[in-house]
Amino acid sequence: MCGRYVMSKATSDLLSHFDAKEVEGSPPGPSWNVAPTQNVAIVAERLDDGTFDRRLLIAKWGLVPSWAKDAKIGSKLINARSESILEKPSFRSAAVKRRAIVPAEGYYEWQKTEDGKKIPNYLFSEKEPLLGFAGLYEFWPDPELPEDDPERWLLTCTVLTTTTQDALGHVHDRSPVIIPQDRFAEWLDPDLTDKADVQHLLDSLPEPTLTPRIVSTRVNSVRNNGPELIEPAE
DNA sequence: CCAGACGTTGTT
DNA sequence: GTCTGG
DNA sequence: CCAGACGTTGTT
DNA sequence: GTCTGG
Repeated sequence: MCGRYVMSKATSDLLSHFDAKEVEGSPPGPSWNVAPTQNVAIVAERLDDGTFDRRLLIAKWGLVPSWAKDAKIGSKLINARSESILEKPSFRSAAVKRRAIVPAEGYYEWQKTEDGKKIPNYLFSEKEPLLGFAGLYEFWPDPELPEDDPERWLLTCTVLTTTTQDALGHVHDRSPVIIPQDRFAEWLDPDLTDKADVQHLLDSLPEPTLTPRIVSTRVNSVRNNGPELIEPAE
């Protein structure tokens, strides 16, 4: 799955790599330990003056459906199964109207051993310095706040998952969906609103080639951060 | 009709 | 055991 | 995802 | 919001 990742690049690097025009909001600082409920940068096509602009948005990780009574549900919706997003009430509207790319350099996965221990692995691409996770985003109106309060709308997001390819199956059986750079436009295309087309696009994505590296258990605590977290364990 | 759910992961 | 916080 | 809390009353 | 269960 994907419950912790690395995103240490500068905003300018993200803008150029994802071909985005502008930033909306305040990007979080560099982190080698991005955790659910934190603010993260995402890339999406947003309507502005009748035309679409590709922008960097800042969203809280953990999707809150627009109809939710309580934002707490977001902490359970940090991932969405790509096989079923077109059917699930929590994700289907975002799946056809609010797809996004979540920039990441790599992610962590905890491998369970026979004796019940959890070994953190860092998974990354040796060829690509930046990955794009397939994501969805949603706006939630906080009913506690007045209609004209600019704080009223909470922007949240989730990362799609799929079955893991055999080569990495020993680490974990689910992993994030990764969009290759040459298919960013297709995934973000606002005109792609047909359920079947979205599902077919997901089904057509290639398996990424990632390298697993066992790292220190320091990554377990979200209070720890820094480039040392992705170094090979002793 | 209204009430209640709406999710993923891993583990049992 | 289960929920919340990060 | 993992870590850490998990409670009330009254007083400072 | 929208679907399922009763």
